[in-house]
Amino acid sequence: MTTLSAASVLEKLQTQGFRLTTARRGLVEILFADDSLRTVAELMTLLKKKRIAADKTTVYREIGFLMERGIVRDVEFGDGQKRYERADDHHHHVVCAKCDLVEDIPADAELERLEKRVSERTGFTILKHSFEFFGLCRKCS
Amino acid sequence: MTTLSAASVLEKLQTQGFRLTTARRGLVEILFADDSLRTVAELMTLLKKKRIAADKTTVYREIGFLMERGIVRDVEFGDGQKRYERADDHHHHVVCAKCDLVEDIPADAELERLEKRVSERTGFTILKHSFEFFGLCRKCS
DNA sequence: ATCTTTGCAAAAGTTTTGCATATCC
DNA sequence: GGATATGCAAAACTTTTGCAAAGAT
Repeated sequence: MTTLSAASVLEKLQTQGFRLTTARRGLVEILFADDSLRTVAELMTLLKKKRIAADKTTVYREIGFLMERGIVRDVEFGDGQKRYERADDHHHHVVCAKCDLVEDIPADAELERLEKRVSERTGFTILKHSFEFFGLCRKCS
Repeated sequence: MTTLSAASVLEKLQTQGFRLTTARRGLVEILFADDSLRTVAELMTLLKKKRIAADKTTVYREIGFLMERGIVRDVEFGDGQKRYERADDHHHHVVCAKCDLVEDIPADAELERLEKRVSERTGFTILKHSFEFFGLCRKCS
C-alpha cells in the first residue's frame, strides 16, 4: 500500500478529465498533508487559511467526489459529524473520550488478519472495515 | 457475560426508583427480544405494533436514559442514523453493502484480545471499541 | 404530593438538492 | 460548445431542548 502525494492524486484526476480547481486542489492538499481526520467544518477553516473561498456545498460535493473515487474515506465517531481522511495508508484510531485526542493505532498484522477470519466465518466478501477504540489517553486517564 | 432478560432490566430500574412506563417497558422488551440493531424510526414502528404510542422525543430520551445506564449502546454504520442494541452480549457486525443485511460476527477470542494489544501500544485506557465490517453477503456477492 | 416522564412545537446541526451561473478544455 | 464545477437558497433529516401537562408511586 503506497502512500500517495497530493500532486500525484491531482495529476491522475486531471488525466481522467477532471479539473484542477482551487477547491479541489486545496482539499486534496489538506487531506494528503498528513493522516488526520477532518470534519467538514475543519476543512473549511483550513481552506480559508490557504485563502481559498469555498462554499460548504462545494466542500461536501468535493468530498463526495473524492470518496466515490476511493481517494478519501469517512469515519464516524458517533458525535454526529463525519470525519474524512485519505483512503490510502489504511489505519485505525483511538479516541479519547475526555479530550477528543485522536491517535493512530500502529500498523498491526493481527488487526488486518481479522478481515480474512471474519470473511471465512460469515461468508461475506469483506470490502472494508472500521475499527475504532474509545477510551482515555495517557493524560486523561 | 450473562444475557439479561427484559424483565430483569425493568425490575432493576424499578428498584432504583425509576418508573415502568409503557414506553420504557416497550422499548426494553423490543431491544432485549433479540440482538438486532434498531434505528429510532424502527423502534417507533415496533412500538406501534405493540400498540404503544410514543413521541419520537420520548424514544430519543428513553434511549439516552438507557445508554447512560449501560443498558443499551449505539453503533454507527455511517449512513447518518444511529442504531441501538442491548449492551450486554457484546458482539460485532458485518453489513451487506447491497441489501443492508446485518449479521453478527461469531464470538472470537482474537477479536477481543485486540483491546489489550491496542491499550499496550497506545497507552490509552480502552473503554469500548467498535468493529464493523462492510461487504457483500452470500446472496449479493 | 412529589418526582419522573411525556408530548408538542420549535430549534439546532449536519448533509443534500435544485437550479442557474460560471469555468475550464 | 459541452462537460465540469460552483454558489446560494432551500429542503431534508436526525437529534436536541424548553416548557407546561400528565403520570407513576
